[in-house]
Amino acid sequence: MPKSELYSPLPPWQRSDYCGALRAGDAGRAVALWGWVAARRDHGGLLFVDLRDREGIVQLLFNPEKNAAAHEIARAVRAEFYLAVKGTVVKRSAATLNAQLPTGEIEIVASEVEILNVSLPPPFPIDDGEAIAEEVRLKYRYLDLRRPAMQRNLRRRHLALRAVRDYLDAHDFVEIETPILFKATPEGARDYLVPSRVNPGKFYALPQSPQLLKQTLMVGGFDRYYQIARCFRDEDLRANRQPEFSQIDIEMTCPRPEDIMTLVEGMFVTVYDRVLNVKVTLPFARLTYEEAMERFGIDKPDMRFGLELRDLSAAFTGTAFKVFADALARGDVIYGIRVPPEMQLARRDLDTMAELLKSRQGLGLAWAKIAADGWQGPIAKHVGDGERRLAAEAVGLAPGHTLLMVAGPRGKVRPALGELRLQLGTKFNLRTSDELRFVWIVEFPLFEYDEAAKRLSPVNHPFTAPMPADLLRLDKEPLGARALAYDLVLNGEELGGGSIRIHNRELQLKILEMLGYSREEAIERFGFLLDALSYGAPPHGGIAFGVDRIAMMLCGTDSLRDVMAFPKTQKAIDPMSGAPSEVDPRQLKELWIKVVS
RNA sequence: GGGGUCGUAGUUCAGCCCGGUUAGAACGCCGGCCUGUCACGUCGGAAGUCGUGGGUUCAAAUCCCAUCGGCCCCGCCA
Repeated sequence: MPKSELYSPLPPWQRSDYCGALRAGDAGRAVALWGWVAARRDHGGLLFVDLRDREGIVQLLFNPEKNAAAHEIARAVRAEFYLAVKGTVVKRSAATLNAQLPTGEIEIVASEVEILNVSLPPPFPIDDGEAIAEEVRLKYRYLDLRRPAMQRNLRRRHLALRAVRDYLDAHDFVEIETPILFKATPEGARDYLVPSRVNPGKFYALPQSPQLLKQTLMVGGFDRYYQIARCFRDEDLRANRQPEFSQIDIEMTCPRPEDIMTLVEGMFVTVYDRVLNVKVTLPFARLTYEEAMERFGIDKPDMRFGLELRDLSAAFTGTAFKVFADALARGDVIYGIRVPPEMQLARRDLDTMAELLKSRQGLGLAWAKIAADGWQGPIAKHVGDGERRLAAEAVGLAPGHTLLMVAGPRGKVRPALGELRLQLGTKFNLRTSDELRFVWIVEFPLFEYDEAAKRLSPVNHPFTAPMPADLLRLDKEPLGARALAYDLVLNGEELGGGSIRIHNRELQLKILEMLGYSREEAIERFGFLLDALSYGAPPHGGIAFGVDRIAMMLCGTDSLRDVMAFPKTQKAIDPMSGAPSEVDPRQLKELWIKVVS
C-alpha cells in the first residue's frame, strides 16, 4: 500500500549497495537499498525483515523505540513487497551472528522505509527449498526467476556468453547478425513458417541454423565470423531440446580442422575459467568416429568411466552355442562388455536390460557370471572351454566379473551395447563425477544409408567437405567416404560440431545429386549458395555449439529449462503467456490464410 | 505417432492396492500475543469442483473407460 494513492513511478532515493553484497567491512556506513521482503519476523517490539535482491539477503532491524514511523510501515509489509530502505550497517553482537548468511555478520538498522509496491502472497516460496511443479514455476516464471538457483544459472549463462564474445573478439572474429526470416528448406528438421502478407501464399522459414548464411559471409569476405544465433526447429521436445535455442556459430576462411579445434579448445578454457574458475586441461582427447563406435558404441562417448566394448567374434569361432554360431555364419558379430566385481548385477537387472534391448534394438542379451569354477548363467552350458579361454583373454576375465554379450549385425550390436554401457554407468553412479572429459570425434562418415527413403543422406549436412583422401571413393563406395567433420563431446553430451565446407560449385552439385536432388532442384533450393561458390569462394569451415547445453553443463542441471529464462513445455506451450494462441480472423485474412482444422 | 509416469487446499505431500464418519498433515495465508530473531515462537482461524467427462455401485479421491495437462523416453531432431 503506497503512502499516497498517487503512487510514484520513481524510487524515493538511489541505491547505494546491493543487499547481498554487504559485509562486515561495511559496518558504520549509511546505505540505501531496494529489495523484496524474503521474510518478516515480528517480535511485537523488534521486527526483522530479510531483504533480498539479486546478490542475496540482508537482515533489516526495525526498533519501535528508536524509529516508530519506520517500524509501523514494516509491520504492514508482507512477503515479496518491494521496499526502499535507508539505514546504517551495524556489526552484530557475537550472540546474534548468523553463519548461514554471507551477510550474517552485519545487519541494517533501518531509519527510513518506503513500500514501492505490494505483492500478493507468492504461489510458492521464493527459495531453493522443496521442488515446485514445473508447470507452476513456468506460469509464474517471474517469481521463479527470483529464486537463487535461477539467478545463478542465468548469470552463469551470461558469463559464458561474455567469455565467448571476449575470446572470439580477441581472435579477430566479427559478430554479424543473419536474418530470422529466411528461406524454407524442406529437408532436415521441420521448419517454423511465417506467412508473407505482401507475397500472398508465400512463406518465410525461421532458420534452423545460419549455416548457409555464414558460408555466404565467407564468400563475402568477412574471413572470421561469429554469432550467438537463435535457431528454430519444429520437432518434438525433450529435456535437452527446445523449439528455439541459441547457438554459438563460428565460421572462418581457410582453416584446417586443427585450427578450428585449437581455437575452440582455447574458448572452452576461457569459459570454464571465467564462469567456474576451473582449469581445463589441453589438448582435448580425439577419437575417430570408428574408434568411438568400436570402443563405446556411440559417437558421443561419456569417457568418465570404462566398461568399453570388445569384439569377441574371433573367440567364438566354431562355438557350439547355436545363437552365436548362427550369427557368425550370417556374417554378424559378437561384442561384449566386462562388468567388474564391484558392480554386481542381480538376475532382475539382467532381465530388465535384456527386455529393453529386445524392445528397442530387437537384440538378445547373453550373459555369464564368471565364478572360480567356471561360467554361470543360462548360456554357460553351451559354451565350451576353448571359447571361454579365448573370451577370457580377449577381455581379461577373472572370477567375479560378469560378461554381457550381444550378437547381431555390427551396425546394431555396437550401439546396443553402447546403450547398455550407459545404463550401467547410470546404475552404478559412474556418470556423476564432475571431471571434464572433453573429446573430439573426427572422421565421421560423409553419408549414411536412409532405409526409409532408400537413398543416401548426409551424416552432418550436405555442405560438409569429404576428406581429400576419400574424394575418389565418392563414386564407387560413397558409404566409405569420410568427412572433414568434427564434434566436440563433453561427458557424453554433444556440445557442438562442425566441418570444413565444400567451396567448389561442381563438387557441391555432385554431393547434392548423390543425395537425390536433381540438378534443377538443387539449384532451386540452394542456388544462391551455388552461385556464391562460383565467385572465388575461399575454402572455409567452422563449427557451432549449443549455448543451452553448455549452460546446462556449467550449471550441473539435466534440464534445458533451468538455463533458459522463458522455456516452453513439452507441448511447446508457454504457460505464462499462453503462447501459441488463436489470432484475430482479420489477421489471418491479411495473411491469406484459412484455418481448416 | 507410440510407451511410461504423475495430477488431492496457494505449495509440497499422505489417503487410492483392500470403495463406507465431516478428505488429513506440513509450509504458506488471516487474526491475537511476543524486544535479538534469522525457516522466530506461540494461541486461534479460514482454506478443497480430489484435473475433466462418463460408467460400475446402495455408496467413488479410491474400481473401469475416455479425455486434458505436466514430466521422462522411443520415433523425430540434415
